[in-house]
Amino acid sequence: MPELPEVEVTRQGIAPHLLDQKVRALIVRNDSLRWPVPAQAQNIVGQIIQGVRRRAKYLLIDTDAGTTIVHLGMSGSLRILPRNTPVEKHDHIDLELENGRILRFNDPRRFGAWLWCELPEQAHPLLSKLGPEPLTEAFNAPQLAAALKGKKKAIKLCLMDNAIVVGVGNIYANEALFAAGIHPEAEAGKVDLERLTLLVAEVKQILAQAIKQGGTTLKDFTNADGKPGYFAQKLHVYGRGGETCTACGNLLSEIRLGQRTTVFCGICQPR
DNA sequence: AATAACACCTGTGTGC
DNA sequence: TGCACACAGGTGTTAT
Repeated sequence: MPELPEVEVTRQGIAPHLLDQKVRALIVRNDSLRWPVPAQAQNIVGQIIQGVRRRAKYLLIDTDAGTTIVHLGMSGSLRILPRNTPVEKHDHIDLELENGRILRFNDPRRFGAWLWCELPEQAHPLLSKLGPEPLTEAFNAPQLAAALKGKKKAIKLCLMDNAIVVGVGNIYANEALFAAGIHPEAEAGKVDLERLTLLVAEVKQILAQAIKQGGTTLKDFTNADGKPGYFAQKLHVYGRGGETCTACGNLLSEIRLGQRTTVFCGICQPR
């Protein structure tokens, strides 16, 4: 389940292999993803890759003709491999480069996407309504407070809302709220600025740490073991419902919030 | 307008 | 051992 750190580590891993390379071919052997891979995706063929960027959990592969938008969904992965590497189950797409390498997209659960965009990306419907990047100055406590003003939803649901801040999935939402001492069901508009300041800092710290760990673990994407997976980050609450709180020893509570498992400490995260 | 629920999908783990 | 089934989760879409 790629969260933002995995997407960023993937970007860092593949970018050096793609930049300034000419695309020889795009082989779509299974176009069944979240949306069918559009025919226009072939427009990348013959182009030089000018950039490999990330916006939220979308990877953007830039050329002069347009941008390929890739989303890893729940189970997608990208690998740099030699062109003759045998195809395995759930290998959907190969982007063939002139240097004999391929960028191979594998996605068992098919929640991922491979799209083509010739518009300025701000105009693309998938990217136009996204909130600030969590690791930039644009994500800060006053901005967050303004975005949450009057919201009656649970703070955790807002933290996972891409219109408010991008890239915070279920795992890191649980962890950041624990670290900031905020009850996940707290009414978003009523969390005070002091707590939001802490929350912003924790989100940044947790994501940055995960990227750093992933970056060191997965630096070589041409390696057969280069597949991004879970980061060996210490999780304080996620997956630990019913176990003891690492801070106070209280038993951690587990509830469902927005169809997602939510774990918190009733003592450290008071209402 | 804001919020909640649903749908998509397959590998994995659990209980019978 | 085999089977049925719940669960995981991002996010666009539909319903309330």
